[in-house]
Amino acid sequence: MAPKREKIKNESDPSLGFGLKNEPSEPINATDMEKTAKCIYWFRKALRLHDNPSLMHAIQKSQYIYPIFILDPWFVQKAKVGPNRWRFLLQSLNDLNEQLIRKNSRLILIRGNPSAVFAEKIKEWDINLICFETDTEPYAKLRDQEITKIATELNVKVETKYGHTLYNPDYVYKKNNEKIPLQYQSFVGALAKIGDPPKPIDEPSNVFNKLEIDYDLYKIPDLVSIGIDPSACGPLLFPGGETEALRRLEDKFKNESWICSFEKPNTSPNSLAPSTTVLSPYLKFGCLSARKFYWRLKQVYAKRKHSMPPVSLEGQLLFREFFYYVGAFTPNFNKIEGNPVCRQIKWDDKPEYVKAWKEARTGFPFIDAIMTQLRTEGWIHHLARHAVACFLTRGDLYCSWEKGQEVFEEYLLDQDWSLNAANWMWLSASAFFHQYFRVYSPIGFGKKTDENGDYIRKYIPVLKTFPAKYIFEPWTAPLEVQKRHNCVIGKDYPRPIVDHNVISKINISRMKKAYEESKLVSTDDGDDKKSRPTSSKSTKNPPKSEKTSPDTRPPSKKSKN
DNA sequence: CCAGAAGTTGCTACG
DNA sequence: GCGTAGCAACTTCTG
Repeated sequence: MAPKREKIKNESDPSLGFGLKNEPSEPINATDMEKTAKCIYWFRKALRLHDNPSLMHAIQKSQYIYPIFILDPWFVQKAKVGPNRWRFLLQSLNDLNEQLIRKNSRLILIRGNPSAVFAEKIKEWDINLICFETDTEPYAKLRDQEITKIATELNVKVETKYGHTLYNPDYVYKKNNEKIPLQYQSFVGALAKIGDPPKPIDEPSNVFNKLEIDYDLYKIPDLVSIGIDPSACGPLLFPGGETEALRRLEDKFKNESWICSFEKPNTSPNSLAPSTTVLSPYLKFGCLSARKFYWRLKQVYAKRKHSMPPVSLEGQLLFREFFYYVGAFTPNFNKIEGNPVCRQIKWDDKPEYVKAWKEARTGFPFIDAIMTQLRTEGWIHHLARHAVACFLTRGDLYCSWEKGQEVFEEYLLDQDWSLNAANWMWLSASAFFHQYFRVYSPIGFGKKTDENGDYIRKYIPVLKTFPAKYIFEPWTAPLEVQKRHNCVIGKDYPRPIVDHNVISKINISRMKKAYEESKLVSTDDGDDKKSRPTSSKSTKNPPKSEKTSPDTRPPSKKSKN
């Protein structure tokens, strides 16, 4: 059963192809490819068969393919991954295994440190080729360098393809004269000059040659065996896996007028059912190819009038692209210190604030409802992320965005290194966005799309019967109303942690000061003009105004809406 | 180099 | 109910 040759379809513009400049760049040409290799194909992201260039490459070069996924015990113990995302990952792996079984293959799940795994398996399986998809995240780059070194020492080739984003970031970097725009529009403009991203390729049509291995040794674990209590998971709203990803994609595309009229700012952060696609977790793990989504959109756009970036669905994919791009070329992108695009702001260190925010005890029902949905379900609307991120940082609590980033990292199904960091910098007005005086109201913002507070009722049951008039600011309800609805503020539900109307004004002036100070540092710096908002040195000279501790006491009853 | 425009989606008061 | 001005005024990018 010799596998049939694969041919890459739709590779219209070779210059846009999947090849990287540091690897064999000849276009894939199946006719003169000798399929002699014994290859480990290493799944990390891209947990899919469709539009998987690096997997396709492996297939074209190899006689035998060992499709592996490595579960690093260190990662299992140390990583900030909540139960819901573990469940999503394991489901995705199980689905991937099902897809491979269709191809006469199976997923080989190995528990161990990647270096040790490769050192062992290269010899055990007599491997002479390793293929995987490139990854732009710093920890992944280091890991992959190490594996490449080990492989090279053992005379094993390593061949990779990009595949996680629409465009190859290295290619865009070169075409854009190594410039890294910090505004969405200029990035989109740069892409427009480059042209369309590659079209997706089909899943492999052949079946894999049978391996002589004992699959019982390489089973996908369940939650319990990696130390996760399944009862800690929330309701299963978004099952993991490629099958579900493609089903969900097509389900959304059934309503073409919805697809074409999509405008992100007009979707609701607090509807009871998601008002957006919720394809983000599938994009994050690569269960869904971004190019597949993109070209599916283009197909529908071609037929009718449609919304445009930045608000359209295409615009959302381009934001993902933008943040991946900046993240790939910016040192310390997920940190304040040493991050050249991040404004150096001295946030307050108030662990009790961060804790209250994380545990949905801020006393603002809209904020607490969002944080509850986040913790229990693993997904919240983008604008809901705006509201709680602004609240934690520049709007109300003036805590570091790094703390919020950690919490999102733990809870979000779609937690994505570049996107999480970029969005936190955006919302805290540390990068990309600078109009710090535009502050979301933790009371008013949610009212616009949920007048009755049904979202709050769902996620904060203690307020279930509270009158709509008071539900966004229950501390303003007369005591007898609170009693009648069995929710006395300060007893059954917390008092608000700050007086938003007071603190938000104080924080705007603190932000103004922080901006002025970071401006000073960068002009000091002489020729360091490239790294705009300051260097990390600014931590050295804390301004004396630093500890002006603003009044953060809870408001009295007269706070208005 | 400089001026002006634009920037994914704020809030409140007011007509 | 909706559009708009005022709020105080930021940075990046373009021409």
